[in-house]
Amino acid sequence: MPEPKGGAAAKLPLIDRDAGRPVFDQLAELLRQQILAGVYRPGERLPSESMLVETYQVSKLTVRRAINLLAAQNVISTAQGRGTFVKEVDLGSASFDLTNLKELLDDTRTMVKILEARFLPADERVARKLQLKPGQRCVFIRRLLAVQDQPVFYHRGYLIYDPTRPVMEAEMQVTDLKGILQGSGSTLIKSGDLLLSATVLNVEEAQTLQITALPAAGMILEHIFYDFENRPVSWGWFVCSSEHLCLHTRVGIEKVKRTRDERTR
Amino acid sequence: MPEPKGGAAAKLPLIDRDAGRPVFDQLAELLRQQILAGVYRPGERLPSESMLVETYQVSKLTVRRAINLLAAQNVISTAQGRGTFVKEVDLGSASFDLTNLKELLDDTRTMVKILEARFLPADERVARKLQLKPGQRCVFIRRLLAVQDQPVFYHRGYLIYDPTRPVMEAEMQVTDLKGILQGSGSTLIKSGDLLLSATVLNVEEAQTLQITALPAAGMILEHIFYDFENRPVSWGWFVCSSEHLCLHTRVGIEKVKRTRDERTR
DNA sequence: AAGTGGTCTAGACCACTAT
DNA sequence: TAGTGGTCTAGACCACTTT
Repeated sequence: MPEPKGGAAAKLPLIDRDAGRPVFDQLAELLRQQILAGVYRPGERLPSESMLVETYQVSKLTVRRAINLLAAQNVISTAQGRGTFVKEVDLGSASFDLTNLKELLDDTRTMVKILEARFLPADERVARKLQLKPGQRCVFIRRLLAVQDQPVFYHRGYLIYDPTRPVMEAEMQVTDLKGILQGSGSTLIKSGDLLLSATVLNVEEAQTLQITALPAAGMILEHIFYDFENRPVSWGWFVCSSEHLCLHTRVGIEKVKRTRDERTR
Repeated sequence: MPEPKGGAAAKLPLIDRDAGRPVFDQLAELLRQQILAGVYRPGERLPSESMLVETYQVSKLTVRRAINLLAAQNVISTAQGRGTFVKEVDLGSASFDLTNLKELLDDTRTMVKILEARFLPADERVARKLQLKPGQRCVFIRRLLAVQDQPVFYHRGYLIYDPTRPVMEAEMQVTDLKGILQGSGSTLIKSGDLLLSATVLNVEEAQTLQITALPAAGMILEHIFYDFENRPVSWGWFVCSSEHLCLHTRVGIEKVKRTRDERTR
């Protein structure tokens, strides 16, 4: 019985078991299309899992994977005992990522120029951030990221410098901006705290970024990385003009969505 | 044979089948703890799925759910035919959400004050954004979000006003800021585009937000919402001082993580 | 060829919600 | 009580990578 059993019209697009694509993925896409087309409206209930099992002739687990996929993408939500519902669009569920920044660093034309690198006794602020004693030696680095000689990001950072700690190797990697951003960070880093905020560029920043129209707004991305003993390894921040870092995202139902959640089951 | 079969020491914490918590969730947590403790280091391979099945005496699917859970949280990554690996911390995978903003609106002390609301012929810019003809009538609203009389967010927005379109009901909801942010947005909205950027507050913004130290930096959250015909319904933006919106996030391995991916299978 | 992750099934059982 | 989502199993098969 190759035909779907579901009542009403049977003109629904169906699952192609021979397509390279997993069945749960196809099913999720079919459901998304229907939501997108307004077949199921925000707030409305989707067919129950057992209905979908019958309609598309797949196992319950496969249906659940499809549903969980859409739930993870914030398209639907489930409620035990009640059903599965199409979510209403909400601004609060939005999340922004740093793809802009990543693309910039993936760009082969992007150059990292070291403006300054030297040892420095930690001042009160640095000592606090890196959990050092004031006056203790650390490394200070200033760098500029430029695309075709156009400065885009100005980065300043402090690294711990402690011969008794096994971060010597890590330092070189932490020092490598591309490494940090592209995922080949140090294996000695356990986690990192990031802070994104707005600022008015100061004179040094504006000059370094070659911005003349003042006052100018900028974005700051501050970061602290920690090792496996939860000790800070580095503290630093990126600054750029507001034109160069503008986070974009979309809420609600999208056509295609290829996130890491795709593989989610 | 209630004991784990795995070789070496058997002092591992085990799965409690009678705990209220799902087994896959417990297993994910056990693995995360071990990664956190440095048992498996970034870049290293985790035990294979079949090993985990033996060690913890659970089914393969349960192991996979645990692994997929951690993969969705960017803690590990899988490679078919090769194995499962602990991810290195990378800044590029960070994503920021608007929890600050949500909390602000959830706060019962937060008041929304309408400063102005009137019909307006669309100027060139508004017409473009809302896909109207220049001069066409739309609604303009200025609002202020304040916590205990302290202004925090200044919002300006334009709404389409077309009696032939069924957004009359929606307008009232779109008008309701809390609705938009908390998820009870209009059922007529299909999606929304969001843009987050930095700016230097202009005089009007600074005055409205009662900021006297100038120039002051601010964050702008711009939004356009679309209906199911992909037509823009509203366009607007939130402005706040940089102190009131500072996005924070964490990369790498965390202690606990309760995201929507929790229910992911 | 052996080991790895990836997909799918059929069926069991549970917890919750409506009625 | 009936229907819903949520968890788990045991086993089959596949695709990919390594040796």
